[in-house]
Amino acid sequence: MDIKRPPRIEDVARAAGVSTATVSRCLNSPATVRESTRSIVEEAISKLGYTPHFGARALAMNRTHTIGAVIPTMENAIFARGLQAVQERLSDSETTLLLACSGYDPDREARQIRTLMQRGVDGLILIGEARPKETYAFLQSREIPIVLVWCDGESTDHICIGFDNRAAARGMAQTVLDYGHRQIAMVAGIMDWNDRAARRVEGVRQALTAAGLDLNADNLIEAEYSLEAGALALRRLMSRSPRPTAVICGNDVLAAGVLQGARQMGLRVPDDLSITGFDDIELASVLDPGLTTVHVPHRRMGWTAADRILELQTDDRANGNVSFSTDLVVRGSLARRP
Amino acid sequence: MDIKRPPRIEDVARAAGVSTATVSRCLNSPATVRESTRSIVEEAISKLGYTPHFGARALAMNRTHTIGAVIPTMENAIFARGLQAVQERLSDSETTLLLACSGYDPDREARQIRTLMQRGVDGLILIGEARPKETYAFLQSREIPIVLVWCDGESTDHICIGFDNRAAARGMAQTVLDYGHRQIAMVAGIMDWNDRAARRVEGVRQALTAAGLDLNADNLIEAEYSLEAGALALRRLMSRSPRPTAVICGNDVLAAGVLQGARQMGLRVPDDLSITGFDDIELASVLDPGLTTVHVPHRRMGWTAADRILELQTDDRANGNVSFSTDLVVRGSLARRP
DNA sequence: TGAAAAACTGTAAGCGCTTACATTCGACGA
DNA sequence: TCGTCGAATGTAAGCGCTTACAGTTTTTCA
Repeated sequence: MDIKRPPRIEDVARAAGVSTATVSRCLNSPATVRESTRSIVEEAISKLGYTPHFGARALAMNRTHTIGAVIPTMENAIFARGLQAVQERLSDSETTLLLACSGYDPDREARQIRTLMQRGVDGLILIGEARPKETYAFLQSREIPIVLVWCDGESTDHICIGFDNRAAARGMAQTVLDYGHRQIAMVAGIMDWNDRAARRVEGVRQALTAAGLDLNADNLIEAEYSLEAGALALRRLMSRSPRPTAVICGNDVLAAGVLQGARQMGLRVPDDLSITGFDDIELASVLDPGLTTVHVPHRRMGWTAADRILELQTDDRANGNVSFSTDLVVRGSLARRP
Repeated sequence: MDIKRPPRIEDVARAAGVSTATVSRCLNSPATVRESTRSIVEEAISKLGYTPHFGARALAMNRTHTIGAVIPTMENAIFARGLQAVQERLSDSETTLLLACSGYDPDREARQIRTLMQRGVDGLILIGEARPKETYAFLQSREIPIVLVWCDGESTDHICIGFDNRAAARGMAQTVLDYGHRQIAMVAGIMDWNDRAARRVEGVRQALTAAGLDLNADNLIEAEYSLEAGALALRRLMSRSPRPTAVICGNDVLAAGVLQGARQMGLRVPDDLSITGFDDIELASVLDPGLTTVHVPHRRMGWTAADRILELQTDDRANGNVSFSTDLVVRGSLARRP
């Protein structure tokens, strides 16, 4: 009874008594077909439940209506909100997001990019600007639009939609200084191939240096972005002397880990120890005390990146970078030096 | 200089001095081509940086090496870990995950399913079993493998990889009762088209009923899965009398919201109020007090679902359901009745 | 009213790859 | 040396869609 094979454009054409070209036109440039014809075709389409074959379309048009994104990870919520925003924008334009994760590994990122390219994505959204030059060379060799997010284009000519990580971190460090802290430590993300992490460290260092303080192996620990790593880092910092009175963290996940570690060590936050984060993910507001952190405009970054990549689809004049401003969100985890 | 057009199979064939068929065979069934020929072809492939055109391949093979998944949301971490697990498994088999979000809306889910189908996914992973019968009819009409996760197949013939939400919730409620609570309220997720939320409520109700208690409009509030909604729900519950001494939540996000709300209201947890969650996302362990919750085997569900859908690719004997067991994780948010 | 212009619609040639079928090659036994 | 047979390879027909170009209808305007 049921014809298992899905209907093809030819079936629609037959049912509507027109040619396949006309059906195709109804789908792709409805304006060019007469109203009366179009409605007949549309009826046939919906009666048959026709839906164009993606591969065939991609083959004929050399366009997939898919854009790809490679993010470091989905495990923590850092990129989730931004991606959701990207998706919202894309789906308004009948475009799908193909997502891949690199696990913060540049080789893995390169492979994922290759996979996405192979699938013929029409554009690519990548996080940050630090990656091996081979990867950049590969990107150059295919001519598809690329947008980098979470960065401001300091070290690349690609279009960037993000913010100034260094300045934001500097601002945070300055605030910590303003609260009277002098024994300040930092738990940073792994800086290798992670420009965001590196710039945040630089920003903190600038502020400390300007205040006559140092940021070096004694008070800086790199840790992967996880709760455990954060907790562990704090334990190591606290075993040194002088003990820090404030810990600036490379992101909120680390800060949450440090907070957890502080609790385990019986330290009161912020009385004994102030903690700050970065990114302002939801987690930051639900912790007790709330995390003082840098608010990043996730959604606006996502929207803008999506818009930009769609624009570049048709209009390849390089539209400029966007650098959003960030806000400091002061919550309970930061207090004056004890 | 650079030939911009990516190399096609014909270029490889020419470079290797063989026919396109042979190149294709090297890629798809290397065993059927002589070792010496194959190595020549492979060399040509890597020299040219050839990579097969996805659309063309999909068209010719009617297979995309893509599996789709529709999840409710990426915003909270509930599905992230499971998805990551799915991806890990799939990428071992050169298969890509195409992800879409429904926002807990059955219509939107139907649309997303349609989009994924249209893109020719070779299989589909969906969350839960409650969806309009039109959606199920559509799924049936295309013959691609489907796997439902987070449920146990109570109300569907599709393959399910999950756990018994009702039993788990009942166990949690029983534990709360065992802690001596009698004034128990529940903040559930929206049950409409969400079998997980509904079953969890049923489970709690069963336990309460067995203990001679009721779960009804007085002590049950449905709320969307967000911190704010959780906090708000608590405020409403606390304005009633008798006030609950324990609040069982439909998931960890709601529980976190309730916890936040409790703090805002100056309630001490667990001294004045016990709170429990469900899912055991990372958030649960980082809160203070830690959230007593039901641990769900995210990763194992993900792996198993991916394996199953890959199996179904080649072997359509319906391999049975899998129902994992869940564990109760008791943390500080649950205490004896005050 | 008729010719030219404009607006539609149809024809058919690909898009790059897979694969059934045909052909060629090479080893082996007679 | 020749014929046979299996293995390796080539030929060419699609897969379902888009779109340049040609052909047809409708509209416009003198």
